[in-house]
Amino acid sequence: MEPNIAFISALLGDPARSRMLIALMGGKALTATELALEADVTAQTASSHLAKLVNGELLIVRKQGRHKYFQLHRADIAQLIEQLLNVTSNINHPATITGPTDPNLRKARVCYDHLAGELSIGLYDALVSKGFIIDQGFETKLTNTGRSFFHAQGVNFDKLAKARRPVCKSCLDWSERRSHLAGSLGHWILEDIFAKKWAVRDLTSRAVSFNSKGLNAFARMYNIKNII
Amino acid sequence: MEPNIAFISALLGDPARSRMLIALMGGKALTATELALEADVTAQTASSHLAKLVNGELLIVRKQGRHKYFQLHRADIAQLIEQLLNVTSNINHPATITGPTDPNLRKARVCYDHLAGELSIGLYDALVSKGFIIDQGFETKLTNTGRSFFHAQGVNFDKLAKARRPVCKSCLDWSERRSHLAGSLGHWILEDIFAKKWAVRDLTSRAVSFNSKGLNAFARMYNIKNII
DNA sequence: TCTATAGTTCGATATGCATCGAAGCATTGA
DNA sequence: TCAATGCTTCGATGCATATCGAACTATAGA
Repeated sequence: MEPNIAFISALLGDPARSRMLIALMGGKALTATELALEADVTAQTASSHLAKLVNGELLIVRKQGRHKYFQLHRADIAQLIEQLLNVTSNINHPATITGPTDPNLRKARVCYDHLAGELSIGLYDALVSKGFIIDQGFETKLTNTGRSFFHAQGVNFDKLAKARRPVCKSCLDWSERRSHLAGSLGHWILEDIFAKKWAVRDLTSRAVSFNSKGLNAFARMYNIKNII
Repeated sequence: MEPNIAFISALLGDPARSRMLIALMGGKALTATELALEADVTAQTASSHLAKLVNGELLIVRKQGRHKYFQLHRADIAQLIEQLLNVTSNINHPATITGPTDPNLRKARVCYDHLAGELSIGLYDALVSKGFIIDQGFETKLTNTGRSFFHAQGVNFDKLAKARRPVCKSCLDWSERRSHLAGSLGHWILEDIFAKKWAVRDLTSRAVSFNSKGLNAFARMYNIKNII
């Protein structure tokens, strides 16, 4: 019968953990290292705290490559923290600058074998609004119209299907903290960009540099708006 | 800067203290000895806890003779605890029934200083359907017709306006997961129910027990349907 | 392959704090 | 005045846990 509000409160009651949770109030997923910096503790300590928060179901975690992205578990957790902030009348959450500082990297870069950065978000949104893909939260699905579209662009789906990896996959973007397109289709799109010489890969960093003609052509092909 | 939410949460994070605070959710002021019994600790331990809670401004204390009466400091403290109960019931038994198991508590109980439970939900819906209040998600507003109605029932709005707390406020119900009416108007309604002897407050729990005449009169006054 | 980075586990340390016994105030009622 | 009750302070004890160094696994990128 005893609803253990004490247990939940104790989780919130540690300064390092509360700093992490407040940092996550922005809604963006943050990595363990970022949260360690935010809480001003070492990675080991942060790992221990994060394990407790996940175990206490205050956070959910998505593993992606060698990163772990943490987010508040549900909206009511955010509401609880909001209420706490309200009671303490402490309304300053210092916004953390996430991801790379290099503007070129923020704009477009390679993520393993597909496109990441602002342009990849624009691409993703455009594909969704055209009805080519469906965002289902943790999963992304290619629709029939999407399949037709990419087939017309020269994608050989039989060949893609042979590879073990999924054709269509969402990937949490490092700088934007939004889903972008991964999978073998994401790979095809990036290779297609290079093949058409719309962009070149930077030799020293992961940045992808579009030329002006290429950027326009890219935007036209996928009907991407708000290209700066 | 320093997240005071950790300080407040740590206060709530001790089992003995959280038991005391939940006991005070009934809205009644309790003495140190009563709270010690409630928390199942000795008088010395309770004294230490209560000093911390008063110092942290979660409680206020009134000395009366050789007794000390403790109460929740403000309504937002009660709301914080309600939200905590809400979150813990989401987490602990996601499959089972949420909130209190006691059917009397589910039916009607005191939430700090206003009515909670099934009947409060029925009241809220009735007020909305009559156009007396407007539910705006996070806010609840009293309409002009609502103001006229309650004025006719004897509510002194000039007096209510003097208090710092809002007249009309929504409060998320622990067992029902729906908004019910809080604020000074919610307080007036509960006091009105007691004044008209439609219900009595249980001495040991937060339950509010309506007698059959009172329940009918209550339903008639506010035009509440589906009273079981 | 190899190197750098992300994150975890383990062990040791230290600190905080809840708890209660005993003693001390404070107030009431006789 | 005295005894009874309500509450607090002090001191000792013991447990929980936050912290970090060092060593470990896993992944990315070259």
